[in-house]
Amino acid sequence: MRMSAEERRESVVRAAMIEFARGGYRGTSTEAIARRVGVSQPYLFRLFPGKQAIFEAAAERCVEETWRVFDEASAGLTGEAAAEAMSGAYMGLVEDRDQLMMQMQLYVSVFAARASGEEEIGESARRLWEGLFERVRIRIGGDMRDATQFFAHGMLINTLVALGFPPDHRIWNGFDDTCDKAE
Amino acid sequence: MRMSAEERRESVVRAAMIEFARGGYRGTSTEAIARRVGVSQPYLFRLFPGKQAIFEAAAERCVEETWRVFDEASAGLTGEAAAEAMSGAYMGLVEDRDQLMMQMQLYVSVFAARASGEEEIGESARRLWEGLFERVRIRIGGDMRDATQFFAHGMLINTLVALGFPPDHRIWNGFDDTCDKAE
DNA sequence: GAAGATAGTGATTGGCCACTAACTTGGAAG
DNA sequence: CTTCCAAGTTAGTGGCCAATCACTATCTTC
Repeated sequence: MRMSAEERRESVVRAAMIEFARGGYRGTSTEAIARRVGVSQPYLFRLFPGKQAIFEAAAERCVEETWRVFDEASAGLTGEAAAEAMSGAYMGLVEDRDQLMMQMQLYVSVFAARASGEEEIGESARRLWEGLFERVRIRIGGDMRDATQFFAHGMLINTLVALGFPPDHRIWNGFDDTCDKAE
Repeated sequence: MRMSAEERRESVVRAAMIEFARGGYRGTSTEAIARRVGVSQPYLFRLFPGKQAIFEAAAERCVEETWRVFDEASAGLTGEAAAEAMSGAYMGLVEDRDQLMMQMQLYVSVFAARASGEEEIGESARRLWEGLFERVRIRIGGDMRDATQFFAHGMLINTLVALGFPPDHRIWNGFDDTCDKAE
């Protein structure tokens, strides 16, 4: 039950990823996060300075986690083979949709923050994203257009998952062999 | 000043698109929408049964509007030419980011609704999306993979706009000639 | 086993917000 | 000019939620 503050923070971040993924920043109460952690709501404010800080930690973790998935899937591979391995790994994430949705929540939250004047949070999010993009780009061979293509398909997958298209729906057919340029 | 209920509803929908785009569903108060319309907040509830209904109207309008942009841009064209025309038109939307962001807000809101048990809203959103997808697919020649590609790039554009990458950032370079398959 | 530190809780509060009810204003038709 | 309806407002309510404060429990160290 009782654990160190660092361990608690860790479980808060994990719980926050799930709750924020489903409810968004405004739609998630700190109460809900605390309940998932199994701890009282006020205690969250001992571990983090505020709700915003919890969200930021979850967002950063989400991007790290995504790279970890890509990295493991494509270990030792390069170019086309790496791209295919990572695509497959990303499709696997469709199962636990929370990871994908946390990404989208990050994007719209950044926009909301920017719309109300807070630009610093946008800068750090762009750094995170660009870092992921660059690592992927290098891994698949360095071509800018290939990397763009890769991320574009990822973003479409996020959207289809958000809308809840079932895996056997015809809308998913367009992904078949989409990485093959040779006919 | 004074106008018919129907005209008012119209201006509410337009104001709602902007406000929801920037704040999301939970992050937008009916107060903010009313202020933008130039009308008292309680009056919104005469024009619409509730906040949810306003959001749905704005979401539907957003998808219609997107097709209108595509349709006008590609009038009389087909295949590759139509795809290029529509891509260009979509890039034009990057300027008034509200349209793009309203789309993303729709996606995450649908997911949130589904996560809390309301599936009907997901069904109608999927119908809207699929309708748009199909119309675009037909217009660019009917190929499923081309349509997937087209929408994938659209979703990536949405993301980059949300994160606020400036138009001259190198991250946008990957879009150059991305529609050309012939080298 | 006392003392200090660290993990954690219960009660509360002030502010915001969706929504309601009751009332007022404008304008068109007879 | 008056009557009547649709357009619109002011005032209010109940619920939710982030954050605070004062407190308790448990571990560690000597």
